Amino acid sequence: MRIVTWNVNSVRLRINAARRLIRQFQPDVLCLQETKVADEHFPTAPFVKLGYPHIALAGQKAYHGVALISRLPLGNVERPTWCGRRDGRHLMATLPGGIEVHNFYVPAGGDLPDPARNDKFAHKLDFVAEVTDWFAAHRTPADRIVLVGDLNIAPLETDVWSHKQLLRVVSHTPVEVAAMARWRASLDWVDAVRKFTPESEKLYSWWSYRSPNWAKADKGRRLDHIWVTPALDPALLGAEVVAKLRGWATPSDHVPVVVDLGAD
DNA sequence: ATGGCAGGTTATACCTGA
Repeated sequence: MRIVTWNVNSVRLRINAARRLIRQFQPDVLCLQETKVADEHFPTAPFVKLGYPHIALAGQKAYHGVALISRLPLGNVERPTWCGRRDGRHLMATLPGGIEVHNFYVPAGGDLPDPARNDKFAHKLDFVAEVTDWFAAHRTPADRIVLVGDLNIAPLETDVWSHKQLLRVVSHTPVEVAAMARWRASLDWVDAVRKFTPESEKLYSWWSYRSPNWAKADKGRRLDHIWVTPALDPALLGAEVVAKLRGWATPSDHVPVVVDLGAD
């Protein structure tokens, strides 16, 4: 079972890259974020043609939006709302065999890392806190769950190009990292990617469009994550960030993250 | 410390991204 997560930054603009990604990586489930399209305009046909007839959407016009695109039937599809907003940030579904998949697009949080003066940052912290409490209340570490998405937080010092220079930059501030640690602790989630890439190694999944030479400058951040519950830890076969997609023509600023789960 | 780019919108300026 292979699950791929990707902040596509407009699914319509990236449809050819999505086709290429699918052909190369053959995911069973593709989880997209920032689709930026209302559900009635989502380009489902290319995915159906490639063998992915099971599609769940939580989109809206222009902003945010997540999608589950699957070879396998999706059961119990839900589109939860957080912070009272139906803004296309979360889809959940159950795969055949019982694994539950969650696809998240966490609010970016704006510029100023002060919830008292920046509503977007307050929203980000509230969103993570609500989701954390939900998992703690409604699921257990014995449940078989995969959580993926653009979580918009780089937790480790090696998840950013410069820990010191990003301490006050939204995505790597101590308050966000602490919020993410609480989320991780809610079900004792395993960071699947860091299971296979040591924490001592720099690892990024996002490079700003504003850096003209992203590969050489390499000022990235690891904002895209795949977590599994302890029940699925023994099934983890591998996980990796596919950095090469940042070098494709008209790329997203995020690259996909892949996880492989064995029979369980 | 700043600015740099990309995508979308009843656009040609402004919001969002992070």
